[in-house]
Amino acid sequence: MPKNKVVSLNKLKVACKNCGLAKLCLPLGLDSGDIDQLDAIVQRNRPLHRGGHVFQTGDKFRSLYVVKTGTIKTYTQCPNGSEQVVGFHLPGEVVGLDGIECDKHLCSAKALETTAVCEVPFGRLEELTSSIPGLQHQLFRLMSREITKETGLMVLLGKSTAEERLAAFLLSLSVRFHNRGFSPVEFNLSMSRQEIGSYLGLALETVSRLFTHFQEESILLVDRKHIKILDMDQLYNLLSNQTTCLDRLQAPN
Amino acid sequence: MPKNKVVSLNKLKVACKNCGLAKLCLPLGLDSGDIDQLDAIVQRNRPLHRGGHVFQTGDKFRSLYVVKTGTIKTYTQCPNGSEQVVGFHLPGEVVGLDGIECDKHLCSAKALETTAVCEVPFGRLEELTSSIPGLQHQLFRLMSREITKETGLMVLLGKSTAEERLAAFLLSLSVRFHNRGFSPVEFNLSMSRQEIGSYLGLALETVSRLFTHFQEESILLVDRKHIKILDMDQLYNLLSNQTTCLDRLQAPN
DNA sequence: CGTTGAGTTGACTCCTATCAAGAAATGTGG
DNA sequence: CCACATTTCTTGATAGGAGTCAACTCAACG
Repeated sequence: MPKNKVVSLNKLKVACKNCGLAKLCLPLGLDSGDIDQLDAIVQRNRPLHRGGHVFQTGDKFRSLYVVKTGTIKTYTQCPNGSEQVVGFHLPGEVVGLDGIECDKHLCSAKALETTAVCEVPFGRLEELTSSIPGLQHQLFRLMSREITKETGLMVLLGKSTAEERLAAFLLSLSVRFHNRGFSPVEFNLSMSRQEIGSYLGLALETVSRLFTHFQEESILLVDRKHIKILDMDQLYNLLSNQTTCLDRLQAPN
Repeated sequence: MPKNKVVSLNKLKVACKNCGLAKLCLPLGLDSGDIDQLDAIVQRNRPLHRGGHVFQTGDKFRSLYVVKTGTIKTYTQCPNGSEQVVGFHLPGEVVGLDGIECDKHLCSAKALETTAVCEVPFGRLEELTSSIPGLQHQLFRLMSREITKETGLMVLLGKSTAEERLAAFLLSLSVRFHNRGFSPVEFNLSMSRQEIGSYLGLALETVSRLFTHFQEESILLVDRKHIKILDMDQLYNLLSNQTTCLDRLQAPN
């Protein structure tokens, strides 16, 4: 039994490495057979280069995608041609949930850098729920989590200043990097000021000004896309009035 | 067979009346047995008065709730004591999806007027997915729809003017009332200017000014909480740059 | 009929978008 | 490898939209 458990855990690790989805099932005590089943339906496509699309608005919905390495941004095209960023997705995070409803994708997803994703055919995933107990519930949880995150962002966009928005954004990235085993205080932004602004409902100039402002206050060290958080406490304090949405934005996938 | 179908449809209508959830399953061609199963788990509580809570932040998550009549607002409490409205829920709409993730509710839900809700114990609903084919998928769709709606609101809050926000809000209400068989051009707001403002990220004074402004432009007729839309086209035109989020906010349930 | 809460309206201020110009980095082709 | 083009970022000046503060009106209710 203990030996079996070890095998199972190793398999889990492998599966987690290949596809963040399996991680969902960790708290369930999946046995190795379950992992194998999950593993069997996951498709490993070759990495996308910067700018490559995972899917585009209007594409038929077939699969969810789990980011393995790199970053995906999701966005919609506005009638006037400009694009609106609706999300940034780091390793371990899932993209494509909005496609389930109408059986087609309602936003586009493109790589911000060289990025590897796992493709999980949704139909097969739905079938697996009958043979893997608890999987269904984990999927519901995953989607509930997505709703929570979006609610948090809504609140942030509705009633926060530019400063609070950028602070929340940086803290969210920090926590998410930390959860994946990267440094929570030092990381590279894979998105432009423009994209950050679009996501946070700010002009790119405002984002730029805030970065320099945070640097002047010794909260950050900014070198173009490289960010080092010098004073995490101050960053948190900026959000003292916004803890509600902060919690929502930060909880692990 | 045709006779059976009639029975089934009647049952469906009854079920729909009792609980909007069954409506989810309409496109699936549920048979009457399925409806009975769904019906059996639904609890009908007595109506809430204005101000009564369906659930509160931190409550253990047990059930989803479907609004039968009336209006529910969901909101979170900010650290400084003020509340932030995160949603208004009309008849047929589902409340409580954000509770699945952590097994407890992350927001509070209270009645804005005398309101009847159906309680659907989530555990039992999850069990039913094994005996009602397609139910699982409908639940995924429901949650996906919720994500889509929130994304739409995010975009609206991120990059729209106060005028556009209120126009989108009114059009969203209009469509949702229409879908439930009410007039799309004349209705009563069950929420205060304050609550509308909180939801849209605006000061209550701004909301008030916009109502008078819309009235001056002969777009609306406003008498306190009673709204009559005089010029639907103009209202749409205000959102010509925001059609993306408009679509997302409007689609049925 | 006074009290209370909601809504309206005005005056003022401030935050952030916009416009504009320049600097830095990145990429390209000769 | 260098000159040029292009994109991204930074910084400044300006203007406008919406928040805030405050006073007033109106409706509801005991």
